[in-house]
Amino acid sequence: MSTTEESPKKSLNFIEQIIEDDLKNGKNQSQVHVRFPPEPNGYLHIGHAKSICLNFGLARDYQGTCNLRFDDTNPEKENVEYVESIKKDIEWLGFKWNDKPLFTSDYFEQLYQFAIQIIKAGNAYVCEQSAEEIANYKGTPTQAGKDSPWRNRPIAESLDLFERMRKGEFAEGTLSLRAKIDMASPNMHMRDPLMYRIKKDAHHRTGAEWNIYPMYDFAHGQSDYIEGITHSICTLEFEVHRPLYEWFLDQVYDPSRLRPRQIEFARLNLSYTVMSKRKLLQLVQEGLVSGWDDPRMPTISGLRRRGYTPKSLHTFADMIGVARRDNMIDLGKLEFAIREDLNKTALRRMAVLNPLKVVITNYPEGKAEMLDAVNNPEDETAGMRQVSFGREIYIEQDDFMEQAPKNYFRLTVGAEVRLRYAYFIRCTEVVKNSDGEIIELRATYDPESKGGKSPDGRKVKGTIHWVSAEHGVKASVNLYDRLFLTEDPQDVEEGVNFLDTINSESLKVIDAIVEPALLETNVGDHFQFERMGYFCTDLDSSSNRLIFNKTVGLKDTWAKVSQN
RNA sequence: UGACCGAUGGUGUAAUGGCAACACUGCAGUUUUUGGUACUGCCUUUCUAGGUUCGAAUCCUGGUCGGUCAACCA
Repeated sequence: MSTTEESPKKSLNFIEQIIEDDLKNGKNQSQVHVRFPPEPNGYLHIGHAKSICLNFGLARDYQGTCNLRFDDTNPEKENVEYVESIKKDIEWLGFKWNDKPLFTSDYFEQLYQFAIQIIKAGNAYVCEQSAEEIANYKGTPTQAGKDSPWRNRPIAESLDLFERMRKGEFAEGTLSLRAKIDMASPNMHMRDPLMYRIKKDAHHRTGAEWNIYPMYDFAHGQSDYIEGITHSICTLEFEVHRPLYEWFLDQVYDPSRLRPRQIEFARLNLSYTVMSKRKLLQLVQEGLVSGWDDPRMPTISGLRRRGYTPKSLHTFADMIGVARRDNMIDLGKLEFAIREDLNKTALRRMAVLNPLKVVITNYPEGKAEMLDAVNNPEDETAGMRQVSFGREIYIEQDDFMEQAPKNYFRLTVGAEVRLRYAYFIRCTEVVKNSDGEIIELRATYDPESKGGKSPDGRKVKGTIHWVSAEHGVKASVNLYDRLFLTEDPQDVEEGVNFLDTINSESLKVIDAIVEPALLETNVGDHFQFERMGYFCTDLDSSSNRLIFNKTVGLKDTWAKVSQN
């Protein structure tokens, strides 16, 4: 027998390598249990999509499970609208979380008991310093901090105060529970970090039940532990938190249980946009965009409304990979991913975005006919449709030039061009208004060229799209461009706000004329408007008023050539 | 000037001590009733200086550059 053919071993990213090592070594009973832990204080963006594809993908590939856990420890900023949008976006991406959605707030009592256990062990204390005092005592990255005067108070006293904090006996900002670690640690996060603070805001799930809320570092790791998470994957900025993650775990760890491990990867940066929730919130609140789902937003809901598909986002996530190096992904990669998907699936339609009327003078007045058109040349099963043709049609303004260079294949005076799926026409006359602007074209057609072929076999290089003036339907089309002018809006000079680099022309609303077949469309449908780009039916579209959003243009070689 | 992390074409990501490769972009061409798609070819790569080794992108040391960390946010 021949040797077994070597299966081309797929290269693993560094997280998959860690997992496969753990599996091989039988660590954590060879289980893979991950989680996606959003804070419900904003809408998910494409950076989250990367993380979602990573975590849920790992669970799928290693027969594990992935929890959805809302990290809801800050009632001031969190709400149910965000919870619902997050669930919707994850489902839309095609992933299923393990069991039901989980919440850190479900563990508040357990977390409180852990805290008591740590106080009793002498490793946490109630501190009476103000926020300002704590900051002053904390030192700087290059300077050690100083111990809080409350650091060595009796355990019983801390226990009593902590209980009374919970009961609501103290005002916000007066007391806090702190881990007793090392005020001189070179790692700022180890300088007696806060575990609990007093907060009287109503929580979106627990209401007024709690007057104290756990801080991220304490809550997150312990929640991982409670849920039996094995690999706790987060972004690079949490790297310096890892020693603290381990320290808290050590306080409560029972060796008979699974022990989670934090692994950090580089977050996604996309050119010409911003990815921080704070900045995205600002765009929404200041009305610079129409909302979280504005098609110019890098949010999952914005991309969905723009016309991106779940598949394209998966493709994109696969393309960009996972590593520990800071990155700036070219927006073009995202656009490639959606074109690749839509090229195979989107029905072709004809739409004229900037209409120019053409009268075909030798076509009988009052006559109309139906012509066959292919719905999708990439997919035979998509079938055919019929389009109405008549004596007066609209073509794209860019498809006519009075003084054309010789490599211009479109319509010009005296030259012949093919109307897609219709006839060859030859321009005979240009009609202008008193300002010298072209307002209409006259042309003749070749009746023998029906369908776009001529019996004499003569070659016509250019093919342009068109819509019958009599049958065409009006539609509103939103043309989108990048939201920011600079590649990295976060990286601006001092004194310049990221909002100063916003692209004032990121949205153009135009009136287009589209073929009647587009009347039968539902919200979210994807089309290729031939030669123009991919478009989708907007949320606000109706049969009375069609609205299409431009997802992305087709690759346009001519645009590049004609630049020079 | 502290600790930690990182550095491979224009952009990303592989190569796990043994021929630096894949995708995107760009350029050139073939096909084409979308100047689309598809296909072909090309351009372009290991931050730096030492060391270990028969052999280094990979291991070690120094340097350089970049990132993160001083919220009662996550």
